[in-house]
Amino acid sequence: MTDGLTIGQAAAFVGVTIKTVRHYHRLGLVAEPERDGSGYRRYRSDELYRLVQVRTLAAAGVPLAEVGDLLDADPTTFAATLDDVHDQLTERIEDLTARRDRLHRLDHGDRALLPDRACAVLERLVELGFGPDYVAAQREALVLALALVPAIFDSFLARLEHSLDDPESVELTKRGWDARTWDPDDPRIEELASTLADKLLTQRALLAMPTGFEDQSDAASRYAMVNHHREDRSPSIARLNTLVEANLRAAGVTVPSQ
Amino acid sequence: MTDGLTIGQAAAFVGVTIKTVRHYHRLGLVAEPERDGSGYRRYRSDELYRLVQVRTLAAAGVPLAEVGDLLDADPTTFAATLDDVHDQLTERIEDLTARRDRLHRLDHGDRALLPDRACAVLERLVELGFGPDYVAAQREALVLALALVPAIFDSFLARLEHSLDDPESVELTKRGWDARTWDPDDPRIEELASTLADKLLTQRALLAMPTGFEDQSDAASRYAMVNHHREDRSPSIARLNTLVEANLRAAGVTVPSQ
DNA sequence: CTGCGGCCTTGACCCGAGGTCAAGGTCAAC
DNA sequence: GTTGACCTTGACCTCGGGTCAAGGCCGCAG
Repeated sequence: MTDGLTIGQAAAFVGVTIKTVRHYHRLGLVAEPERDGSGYRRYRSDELYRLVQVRTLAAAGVPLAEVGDLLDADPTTFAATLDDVHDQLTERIEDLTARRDRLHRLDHGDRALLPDRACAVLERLVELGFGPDYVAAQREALVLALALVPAIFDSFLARLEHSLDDPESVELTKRGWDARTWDPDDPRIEELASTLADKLLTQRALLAMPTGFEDQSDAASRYAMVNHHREDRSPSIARLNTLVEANLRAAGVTVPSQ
Repeated sequence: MTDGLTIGQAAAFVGVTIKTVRHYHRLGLVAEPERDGSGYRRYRSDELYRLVQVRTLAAAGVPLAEVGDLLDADPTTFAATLDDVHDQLTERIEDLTARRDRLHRLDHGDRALLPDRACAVLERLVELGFGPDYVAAQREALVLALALVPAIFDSFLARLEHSLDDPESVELTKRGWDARTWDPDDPRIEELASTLADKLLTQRALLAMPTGFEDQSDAASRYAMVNHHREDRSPSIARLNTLVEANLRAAGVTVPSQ
């Protein structure tokens, strides 16, 4: 015949922490019990019962904000609310599962941020004798393209694959990469730009924008951002790109700028 | 040849909000870009690239606190960390799924906080003519028992089921419930207590504590808390219980007290 | 009678990943 | 010159509690 349990005992009995019990009091989910002469809370079975109800619902994933209404609701509302919570939990589970799957796909070394097909292209670059710096630059460009212009990522990749099948293109690309160390005023840059533009014009079909992409309002800026990535690290490359674009425009090709 | 994107453009390009970009800056995940004359941040492709990296990992469920180290780590560490994150995500998914399943079991009207077998017993009470108040009191007692003394919940339930099979027990129980409206000094209470105790003693086997339960240090208090639930609402019932317990003790049965 | 350890009280701040609000500066267009 | 869209910083909010701090209450030991 005691006058009730202390908060520590009550918490232990229903399997929560003291802090949690006080939290429920503050949220109004469990009424404050009587206090004894020292100001200690003293719990009777009524409060214990309520505590068990709250803990059971909370453990089942019902947000505390809804537990109070739920326990005071009629059975129909009760069931409907539980259905809601059930659906929300399902949604969160599916979201987390999707994240985990994405993570799983990222989980194998180099294919960190890119799909398999893009990784294969990067490996071909290594086999073809491109240096690690060039491969790294291409990787960055591909990551950027995938994120900024996913709609044309595949055609971007196709153009790259196609040019790697052509030894002449490979040679020109290597020479273009070498240009990064040249002086920006080196006359070889203009010559190289002209050759590169001619080469590109032989594959005119590949230069066309995929349908459905042009009408995206900022498509051009996004595309330009990918094309000019890392350009600021080498003024010679920047000049080379500018000249190639000018040549292409002169030949009637639409090249996004700005 | 612009001097970079504003924060709103950069955020839109990589598919996050402005707030998120600034959040990444504050966490040191993406370096602050140069500012223009007005103090606006101006993003170049370098920062965009980094932003894409961070967003990709974050979207895959990597905690932001680990993203920074991850992007600066060697491939081995990279893979190991991703594995860790993968496992943590799996754990959270399993936890949420367990909650959802618990919720699903709670989701059917009356079987809110109790297993099916207990709900069946409550329905039998209704069929046997017990009033809603009595049924509600029994439900509370069962919920409390399930939470406080799960180890003996089954035997608790078995005792209840067994007594419902015996019409004489049912009659006595109804009479005990009627006692709640009597005066606490009514002499019929003593008489009823004696009859009830006799009845209980004919089922002595059911009174024994299940093995493995006695040695739990606070088992007795927990058990008493269930037994005396709601007693404070009727002094007559309290007196009846006390007398029954005294009778049982006199007959050599160990009854938890305090 | 005093100290010690263990329980209780309140209050304030912390986590993650940003969202929201407020007050003010900047820019381009009308 | 004014409007509306954008930018800046800063402070406070989420959810379910955990952790820390300063102090009161209790029983037991010397």
